[in-house]
Amino acid sequence: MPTLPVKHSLRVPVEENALRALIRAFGVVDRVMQPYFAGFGISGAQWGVLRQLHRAETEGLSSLRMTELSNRLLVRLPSATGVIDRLVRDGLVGRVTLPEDLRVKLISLTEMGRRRVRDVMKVHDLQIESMLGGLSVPEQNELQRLLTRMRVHLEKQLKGKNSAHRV
Amino acid sequence: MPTLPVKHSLRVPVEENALRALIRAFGVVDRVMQPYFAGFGISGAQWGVLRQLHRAETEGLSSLRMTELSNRLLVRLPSATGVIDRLVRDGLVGRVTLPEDLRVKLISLTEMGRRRVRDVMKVHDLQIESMLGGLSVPEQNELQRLLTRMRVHLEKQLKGKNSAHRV
DNA sequence: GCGTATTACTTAGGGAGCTAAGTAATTGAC
DNA sequence: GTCAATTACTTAGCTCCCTAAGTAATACGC
Repeated sequence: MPTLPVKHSLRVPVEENALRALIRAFGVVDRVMQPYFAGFGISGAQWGVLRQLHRAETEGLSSLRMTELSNRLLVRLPSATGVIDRLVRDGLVGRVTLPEDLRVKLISLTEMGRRRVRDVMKVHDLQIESMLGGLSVPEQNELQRLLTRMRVHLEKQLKGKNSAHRV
Repeated sequence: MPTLPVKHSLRVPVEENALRALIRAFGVVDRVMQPYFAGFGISGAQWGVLRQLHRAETEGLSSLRMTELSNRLLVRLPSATGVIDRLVRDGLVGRVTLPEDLRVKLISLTEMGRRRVRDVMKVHDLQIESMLGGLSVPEQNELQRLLTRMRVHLEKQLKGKNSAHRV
């Protein structure tokens, strides 16, 4: 049990809270994921793109436009442009202009990209299981529930701010 | 709103796990913290430095060396160098060479830096409370417990890998 | 004491995120 | 039909993270 900030005489530093725990946990997750993906010759962000494109294919879409991609990845358009640039350079995705609307770029997996997705997927579930291995399944579910609740709460705060700006 | 793919009947994607919940929650935390700190003219990473230096002062240390700082911040030395460069440029911290060992740089708060810390601290607890407001206090404690347990588990994995490399 | 190792830090270079400011292409108002 | 607004995306420029390769300064072995 996490002997909580029993604040007797000396005050415990304020920073010992769930927020800092979240930030620190993410840091370690990141440090584990990075070398894992590097083993496949990609980055975490690149995997995000490959996964979304693969998912789109299972939905019957052979490509996604930049805006759709950046929405699914939860990053801004310029960030998506950068990741796609590098994936195109590495030959894992293709980028072509939509003939009916020359402003639109369609991003799709190359055969090499599809192979890369398959390689990762072969071991991906195991990797995730191993990373979550410190928690029992009920604990994992509880963690997910709490994190989701927290995220929803924060998204509300974010929305409030944004709409205020846009008035 | 980007009306997300409501998938009922169809199988839940493997990616719906605690790990993804953690990554997404962090993303939103980051998006809330960044504008918050920007309101004080600093970044999250810069706040990390200022906080550590302030904390050192309360421990009786008027300065920290780069290695100590990068350890406390949980980032590598070159990352610390970059953050400190910008803090020095902005006049919030000072960087001087230790006369007894010319390899060592000592980082300390300037008066302006100390003022900035005070400004943030005035509202910081409230900000954190508000961000955690979606969860009850017992939930916050449970979240912190689960995250810490997960982090410790992952740190063990990380250690294993590293020592293997160094053999 | 001299040369090698180690230590402390910085520089170089790359990926990823952001905002703000372009650039085309398309839509739409009149 | 023409010109302004909007849309889709890219570029520029910033922070922050990383690893690998410097550069000094100090420590150590003999």
